[in-house]
Amino acid sequence: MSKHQPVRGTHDLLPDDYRRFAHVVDTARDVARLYGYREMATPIFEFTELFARGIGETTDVVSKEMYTFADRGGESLTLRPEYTAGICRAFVSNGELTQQLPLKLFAAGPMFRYERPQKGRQRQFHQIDLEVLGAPEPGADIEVISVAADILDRLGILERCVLKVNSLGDPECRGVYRQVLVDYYTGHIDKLSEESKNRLQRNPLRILDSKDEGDKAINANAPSFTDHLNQASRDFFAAVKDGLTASGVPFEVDPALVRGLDYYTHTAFEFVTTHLGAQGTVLGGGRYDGLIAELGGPPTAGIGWAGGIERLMMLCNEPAPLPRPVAFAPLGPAAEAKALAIARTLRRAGIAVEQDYRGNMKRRMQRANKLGARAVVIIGDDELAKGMAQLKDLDSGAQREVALDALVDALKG
RNA sequence: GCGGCCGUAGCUCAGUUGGUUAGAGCGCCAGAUUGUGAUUCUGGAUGUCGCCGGUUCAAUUCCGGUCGGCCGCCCCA
Repeated sequence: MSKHQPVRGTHDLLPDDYRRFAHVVDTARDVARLYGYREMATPIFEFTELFARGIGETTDVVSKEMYTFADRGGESLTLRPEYTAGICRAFVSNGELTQQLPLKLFAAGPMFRYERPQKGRQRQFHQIDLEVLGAPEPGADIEVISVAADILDRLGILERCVLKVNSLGDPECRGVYRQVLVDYYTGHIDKLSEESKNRLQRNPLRILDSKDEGDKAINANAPSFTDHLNQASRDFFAAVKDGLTASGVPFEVDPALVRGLDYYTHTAFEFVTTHLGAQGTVLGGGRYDGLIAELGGPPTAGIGWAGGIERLMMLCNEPAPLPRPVAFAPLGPAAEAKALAIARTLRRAGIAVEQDYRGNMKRRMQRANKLGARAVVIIGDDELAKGMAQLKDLDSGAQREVALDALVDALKG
């Protein structure tokens, strides 16, 4: 048993699971297309350097969660832990893309993070991803969030989610605020939780979100980012909020919303749910105006998000059932041969046909029933001689004789 | 990375206060007259009781380790 176990934190997607998986991706792709986003893909692994520089050396993702290995040539490579860095790298690598601004992209695929698995948290997981490059305007933020809301709506889970938004300001006021926070918490360092003492070095904004009761008390009087946003950041955030309201996308401002990737600026947002335990974030993202320049590309604004497909699947309603097939029950070699030809004709007419490979009448009927077939086409020597088939409706049990060349019409209606 | 819970047939689970052949429901397989499913009836098979080791006359049951899942923290999708 144990040697047949999949690697920790990985899962097989069996056909029934995969249908729901594909439903999420298909729905997202359809909605993205409605907004003019084009799908693309980047490699699953990149040079380690890309993620280290892009996401930030001190982030948890980079410092302890990456699948990094040396290839046979000695290059340090990393299985992508998120999509944005790879897409930005592709933007820098492919000059033609810089002439298509604003560039609107959709992508989906597997991501890898070495974490302790839980429900909704795997080591290989999958994301849908949306990015707009080259649009510094708040309109892009509004649009990107609106696409997300529409996808969640189409999946039937929007009402089980809350959209939280926040502004992380621009680098200028964020640096100022960060220092103000560090000063404040340093003054209370003896009462801070161990966890938060660590955060003070790496990401002090994160302390605002602490679940520790002692930290919460200190947070009550902590200086707020809202008071430290500069005018440009304030205006930008206001425009985003107004746009969301105008679009009819409900949201809550959450001043404690901080994202764990260093590249975010201005808008940060998450769709969260209370239905998935500790893994409440279903889709999240933000603006990253400095990332592409940081990677050595032309200074280009960016905004986007990623959604966890497995998490979305868990919230989703069952996708629409597949169209029910027609099954064949040919009896004898002559009928089997004839059935092959008829089945192809039916399929060319768009009718799904299931063909079993063996068995008598009883077995064929049982298989048909198990496959969820709506009807069975029965052809034996008698029928063959007359150029007819017995057509049995499996729901009503009714059976009638139909000419072989009339089957398409009989099954289409 | 930290703390905790759990691991018995394909699935959901019961059970053994350590002791001959480990159970149920669902599902699966086979029959109920030769070319008719689903429904009903009858019968059948489920299994290294996660894996390795220890204690014991004896372990699926106790202990340790390990692998995996789950819950909370952390982090995030």
